[in-house]
Amino acid sequence: MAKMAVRKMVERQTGVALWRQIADRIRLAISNGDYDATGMVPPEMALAREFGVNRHTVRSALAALAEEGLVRAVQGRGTLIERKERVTYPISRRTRFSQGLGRQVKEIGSKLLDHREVPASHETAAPLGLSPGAPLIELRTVSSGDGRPLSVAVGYFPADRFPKMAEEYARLGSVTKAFAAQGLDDYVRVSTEIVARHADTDELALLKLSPGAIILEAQAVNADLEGRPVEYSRTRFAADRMKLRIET
Amino acid sequence: MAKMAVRKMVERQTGVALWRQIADRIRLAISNGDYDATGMVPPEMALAREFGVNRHTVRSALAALAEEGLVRAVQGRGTLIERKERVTYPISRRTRFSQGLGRQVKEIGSKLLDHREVPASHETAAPLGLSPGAPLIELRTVSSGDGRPLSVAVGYFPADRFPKMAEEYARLGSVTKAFAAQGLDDYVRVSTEIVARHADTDELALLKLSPGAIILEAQAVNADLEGRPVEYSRTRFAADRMKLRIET
DNA sequence: AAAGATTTGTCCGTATGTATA
DNA sequence: ATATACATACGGACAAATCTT
Repeated sequence: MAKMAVRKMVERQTGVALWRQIADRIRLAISNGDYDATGMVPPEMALAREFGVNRHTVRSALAALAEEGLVRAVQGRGTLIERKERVTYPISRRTRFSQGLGRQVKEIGSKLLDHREVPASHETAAPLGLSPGAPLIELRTVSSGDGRPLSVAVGYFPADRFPKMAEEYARLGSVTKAFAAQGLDDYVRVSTEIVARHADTDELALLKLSPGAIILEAQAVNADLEGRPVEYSRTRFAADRMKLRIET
Repeated sequence: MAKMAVRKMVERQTGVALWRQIADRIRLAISNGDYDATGMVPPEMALAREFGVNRHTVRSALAALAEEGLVRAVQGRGTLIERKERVTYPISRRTRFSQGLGRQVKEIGSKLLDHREVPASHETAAPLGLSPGAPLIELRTVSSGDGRPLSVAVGYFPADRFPKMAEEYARLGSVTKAFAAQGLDDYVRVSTEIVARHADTDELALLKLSPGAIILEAQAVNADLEGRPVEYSRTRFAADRMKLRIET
């Protein structure tokens, strides 16, 4: 495979440092499996030629990726790839968080960050079919796969119908089980909206991301089988660790 | 409204210049409608306080947004918001590109960048259910709404079944119509995968984005009513102009 | 086993960009 | 517009670890 350097695939004076642009490109190449043949990143000099930059600039990029735990440099050998998987998260009419990831990661962690009762805002009332001011239970959770944080989510539930949502979630560690404990045996996804944007500082901290990282946000409404909304949630995924699959 | 800055909402020494981080935040706030009350961005000094930076840094950020055509600074008055909409792109079993956007933009432009016949790679053969090496027609297109580029797409079609794909698309300006002209009256979306990542230089140029911008990429397979794949496409949306809605 | 080639690690210095005051 | 501090990027030289011949 003759690797013809197309060259100059990074741009200067744009407010984004070259080393960060290059780190992003290498991270993408790793997750695409471009380096699977050797299990290693190409030598620093080769990358420097490919991107048309100095070797030191490539080193800065690789240092950032090493900091993320994505690669590990070994003197005299090269830079080994430590991790490359992108977890696929399925979205269907019967989307269940834990279930979809079950086969891809050995251990799923769900932690309840906090919870409180809040009045519905315009933003939260509309998708739930309630009037602004109606009592909601707000749950903030962070989920991880094999120890790596994958998503932070905030969920809103009608407080009059599911008064024990927080307690049951804390006890059972699953929205589906918490619903079941309160008499709701089944529910379906009625709508999902997806946007992508830069992470803010909260998200950087919770998901252990490096600045400039991208968030894939899914805003979802779940309803019972009669069509009454039971949950409005905003789940923020670390974009470089996840892929969403839509099953229609 | 008193949006008290709890702390610094931008971070230093991360490879992303402060002015660019701030530009990204303001762009997000605009598209969220945070400034709809006044139709203007807050004064430079207020923004400087909010982000904990010097006023000159905010000015650099606003200059970048003005360059994008998103805002316009008027001496003595403030910085006016010129544009703020995020177009919603619906994804369902019957996804049709032009149709979904029809109500949101007045004028849809679709331009065929180039086309060629290529042998299927491993990447393109698998979703189409073909063997690597099978002849495919590759179409690269860019689409815009009201003059603003929204997406670039590359589509792969089995060349033996749709030999005139490029000509018909060029003539009709729509994949659906090009299919119909070749005897395929109906097709459905069978799978969609979504990832988010940074734009590369090609995408920056084609979509008229500024470096560091985010791409929402949808990898889709369409099939005829017998389930035989007829198209594999990768559509790259400018993330700050689009929202994807999944209808299940 | 020894020598040479390859690859990462570290040090020097210089110029430019970013951010504050 | 000026001055200052630090981050970014480049260029070269050499050391240290590993692999190949």
